[in-house]
Amino acid sequence: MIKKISIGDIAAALNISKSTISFIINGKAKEKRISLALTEKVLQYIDENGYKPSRLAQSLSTGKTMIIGLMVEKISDYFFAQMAYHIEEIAYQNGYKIFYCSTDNDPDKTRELIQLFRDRNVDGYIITPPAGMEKEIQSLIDEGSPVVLFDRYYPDIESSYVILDNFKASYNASKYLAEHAYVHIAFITLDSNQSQMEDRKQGYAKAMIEHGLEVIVEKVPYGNDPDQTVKQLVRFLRQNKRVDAVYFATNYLAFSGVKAINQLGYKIPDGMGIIAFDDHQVFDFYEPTITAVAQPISELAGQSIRVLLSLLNKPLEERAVQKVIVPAHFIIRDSTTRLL
Amino acid sequence: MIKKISIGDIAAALNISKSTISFIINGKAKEKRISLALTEKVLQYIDENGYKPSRLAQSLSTGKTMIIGLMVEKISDYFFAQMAYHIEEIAYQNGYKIFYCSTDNDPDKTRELIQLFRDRNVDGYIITPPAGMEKEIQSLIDEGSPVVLFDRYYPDIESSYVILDNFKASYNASKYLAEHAYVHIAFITLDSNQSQMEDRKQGYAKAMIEHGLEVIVEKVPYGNDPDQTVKQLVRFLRQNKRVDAVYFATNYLAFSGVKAINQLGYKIPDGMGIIAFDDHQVFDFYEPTITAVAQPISELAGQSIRVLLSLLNKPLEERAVQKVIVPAHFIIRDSTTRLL
DNA sequence: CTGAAAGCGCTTACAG
DNA sequence: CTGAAAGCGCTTACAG
Repeated sequence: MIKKISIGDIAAALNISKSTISFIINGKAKEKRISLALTEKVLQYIDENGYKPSRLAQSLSTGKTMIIGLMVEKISDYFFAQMAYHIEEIAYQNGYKIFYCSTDNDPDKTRELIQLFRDRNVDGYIITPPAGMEKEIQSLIDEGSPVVLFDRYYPDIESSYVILDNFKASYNASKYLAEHAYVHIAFITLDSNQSQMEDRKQGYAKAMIEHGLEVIVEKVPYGNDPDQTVKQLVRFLRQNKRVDAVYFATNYLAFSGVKAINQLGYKIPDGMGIIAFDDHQVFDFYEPTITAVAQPISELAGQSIRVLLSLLNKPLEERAVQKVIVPAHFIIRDSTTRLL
Repeated sequence: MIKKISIGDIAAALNISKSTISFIINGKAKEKRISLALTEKVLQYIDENGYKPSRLAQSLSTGKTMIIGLMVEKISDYFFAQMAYHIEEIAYQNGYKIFYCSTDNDPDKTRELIQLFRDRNVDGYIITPPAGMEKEIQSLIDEGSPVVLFDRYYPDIESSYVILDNFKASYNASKYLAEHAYVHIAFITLDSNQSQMEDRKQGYAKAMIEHGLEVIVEKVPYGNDPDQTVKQLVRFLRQNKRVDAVYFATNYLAFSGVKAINQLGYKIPDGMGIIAFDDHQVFDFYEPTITAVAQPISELAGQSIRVLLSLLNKPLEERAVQKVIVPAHFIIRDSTTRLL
């Protein structure tokens, strides 16, 4: 067990004060007009003895931890994992470390996690909030913590956020189906009133109405077992035989949906057109490949962390709310080309 | 900005000493023989004023952060994400918080991350180490930090670890192919000498030799672009037309492999048998479903954190190295039933 | 140019 | 039964 060396040890060894060392470590040697000779000497000592200042003590003293709390819905989702990856990279470049966790869209768990981050004194938050966390988010903001909402937001709260243009992306995807010979287009979504899901539905509905097509929406319970979802969708498609295209609001709904379609023996894309929201590597792997709405992850991530950093760098009174809406990419593959 | 209340504020308000409050908070009221009346009064005050002790100050004082550093290869992989989930749960129950990060199997990144965790004073480590990190792991152990290696280990280091019985699992899977009418069985693996990959190869080789079959191994560079992998495997299968079954050492190799097989027009399972190591939801989604070796994630996770907790709870001199080897599950699906 | 001292918010051995 | 005091390892206003 190697005893870690502290600033006091250096002070004793070099026979100078802790203040001087602290200034040198923090690059304030010039500002404090410390002689070059002393500066060099201290730096060399530090280097030779492998001194690392204690973060803990620094944080206690400065009130800053240089830690950002990142709360996503599910860190194992490709989308969120990539987000975390990109956010982390930029955070590091700015001297911040990221702590991440998954809310699983569970309000209780989220509350606990927020408390946990608070306890750990994170300097700022990037959060994909479950529905109904308005109060907690508001109180975070009220405490003076910089907060950036991500992927979804609360219309009733004045907070910064970075989201995808879900409405437009969804509208475009739905329109594409309508313009490619599909005439009974169903929208399969989650039973959730989160903003991003609502926007996707509205986009779909608008496209249907514009093309004089029927609006057919089927809702699957959130957190459903995939097998249950397959069953529900088989039932749905059996009861709605006229449906000739299905647009899924999430990628995992599409997984279950494709299974259901296969069970019923419909052929993609001819018997049934398919689009999924939120691209996934498997869509390119499956046969036929599946058309999808892709989220520009690195841009979403970059915007989120940059907004947070700008809040972090400003005193409370200068912080302005920033709202960023990023457009999606539409990737056309084989699941939407109907042979006429 | 709400000013947080400190133990000193309570002491002043209640006109008692900080020590007394500290003892009460830490459940040592009885032990320190503090009157029930005072205890109640303090607890009530804390409750009413929402006091939370500063973790930072506690850590600085005790030298413990109650944080476990979890370093996995890639947190977005289903396997590692699930691991993290289970580990976190048990850690929480024991008062520990988890910080996780991904090594991406990159030695330089791993070195940085270890340094980061050290800087943040984590109390213990669970690590899936990239190849060649022996020195860093050893120095962690030498410093007196509890360390549990996971998923793979270093034969030359005396450290605790929890791993899958890769050899046996791989042997069984290979044997299954050999016993189900496949006669030219190729093993597709990564160009990596990590222990788990090595064990999988040895298990395969043993089964082949026992059945008098040819050992055919193809290595794909680690971190290869999937499209590149597909090309390599198409080339490999073209040059090895006799191959009638392929056993993939990881699930993502199987993704590329199936694409290659499809491109060549072979039919699974009749023209080509398939097994993948490390189960994936997609294997059950694909048609035909794909036989796989599944890792019992919750058991692996449970063992890892339990071993770490037992180290954490013991003084340095009482810590014994613990080595745990967990058996795999073999899931037979449709990709391995050859019609004769 | 450099240092002594107070303070961040806890814990804990010691004293009574 | 309870408190005064030192200490964890830093930072920073103040003094000279």
